[in-house]
Formats: sequence, C-alpha cells, structure tokens
Amino acid sequence: MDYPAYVAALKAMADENRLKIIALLSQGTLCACDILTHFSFTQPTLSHHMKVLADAGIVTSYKAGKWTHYTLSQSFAAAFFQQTTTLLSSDETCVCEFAPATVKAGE
Amino acid sequence: MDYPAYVAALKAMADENRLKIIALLSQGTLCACDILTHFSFTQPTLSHHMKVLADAGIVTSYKAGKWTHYTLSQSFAAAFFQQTTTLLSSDETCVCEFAPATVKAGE
DNA sequence: TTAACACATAGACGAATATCAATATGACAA
DNA sequence: TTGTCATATTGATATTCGTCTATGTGTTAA
Repeated sequence: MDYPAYVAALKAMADENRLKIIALLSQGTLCACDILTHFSFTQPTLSHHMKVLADAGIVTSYKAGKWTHYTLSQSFAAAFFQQTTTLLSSDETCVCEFAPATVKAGE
Repeated sequence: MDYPAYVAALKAMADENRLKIIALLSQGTLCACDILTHFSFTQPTLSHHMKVLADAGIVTSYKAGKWTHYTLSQSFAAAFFQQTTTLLSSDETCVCEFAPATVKAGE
C-alpha cells in the first residue's frame, strides 16, 4: 500500500469545492470558465484548485487557444478505487508494513 | 450526493497517520495503547487523531476498564464506497444539484 | 497595434490543523 | 488510601490551506 500517494489524493479531494469540480468533470471535459460558472469564488481561486487537482493527478489539462480544458483522469479513478478497497478490506496483510516500531512480543 | 458528509470523511482520512490507524483497525478492534506502539508520536496526539476519526464516524469506541477499544465502522466503510462510486461514475446526474449559479443559456 | 478575454502567478491574511508538554480524570492494585 | 496505568483535555506553537486583490502572460479580434 502506497500511503503517501493515497494520502495525496485524499488531501486534494478533501475540499467541498474541489469535490464538486470532480463531480462536474465526471460528466466530461470542461474549460475553466465553464467550471467557474458553477461557483461563487473568484477566478484565481479556481486556478488554485485546478492546480491542486492536477498536481495530485486527479485531472489532466490541455490548452486550446484561449481555453484550458480539464478532464478527470480515468487512471486516477481506477487507482483510487483500488486503494480504497485495499485500505478497507480486512483480508489484507499490508497493515503492518509501515512501522515495525517497538512491538516486543509479550511485553 | 451529500457533499458535506463525504468531505468530512475525506478530511478525516487525509492524514497519513490516521490512514495507517484505519488500516490497522481494518484487521480488527484494538485499544489505544496497542495502536500507539505502531507510531512515533505521543499519546495526546493519538488521542487527538482518534477523536477526529470518531467524530467523523469512521471508528466507534467503548471503554472496558482502563482501556478504550476502537473498531472500524462497517457502515462508514459501506457509505464511503457508495459515495466514491457516486462521485466518480459518469452516468450520475447528481452533479448539478449543488449550484444553479448563473448558468444563462446561450450566453 | 491595441483592446478584450482566459488563465496563471504573487503576495497577504485569517482559519484550520498536527504536534507537543503539562495536567486532569478515572480505573485498578497493593 | 495511595500509587500506577490508560486515556483525555488544555494551551501553545508552527505549518498548511482557502481565499482574496493585484498583476502578469498569452491568445484572439478589430
């Protein structure tokens, strides 16, 4: 289990506005100006949120003329499902891989 | 789609230490002292993390003598899977429910 | 070239957060 | 009762984060 990668995705998703952006993009590609019409924050704030989502690999983007188009990454969606399943399924043995710590037997 | 509820879960999960606590608890119930042996932070910090997880409904707890036992909530796991599916599946029409905004047709 | 548009970047500010040391609470044991 | 153990709470600090205004960059149109 790659905890840092999964945490990065969770952090990027853990904002209501970014979550709604993801929901919008799950319907298909949109340009920034179209996304912005659904929210009340400013354009620089949207630009910041899109950068967070792009840095986390959640969305991809390409420029076409004046417009930047954003698309939800399908490989992200697949990886996120996989990691969620790995985390919450009890028949995984990945749990103890992250810290031997000081687990002394019988003490 | 209950965005605030899903965001609350994501925020609580978006910390590497809490994620590892969830992974530990996916194997079964543990007391706070057992969880603590897997980490290098202090006991008050663990207490804080467990409160965050409990407040988000991710874990439940009960006291037995001196020990507090924590268990991963199965209803949380089910709800989280459901919400993740709803968010990332493109054949959902829940996307536009959160903000009519100023989407003027043709302008 | 000049203006308007779409978007990004810089810098600032307040709020939230992760952590710690110190202390409190409550249960059990001697 | 007194001490020890398990856990929670308090208060402080450093960092991160979401948002804003102001400005920069690059594209298209007149």
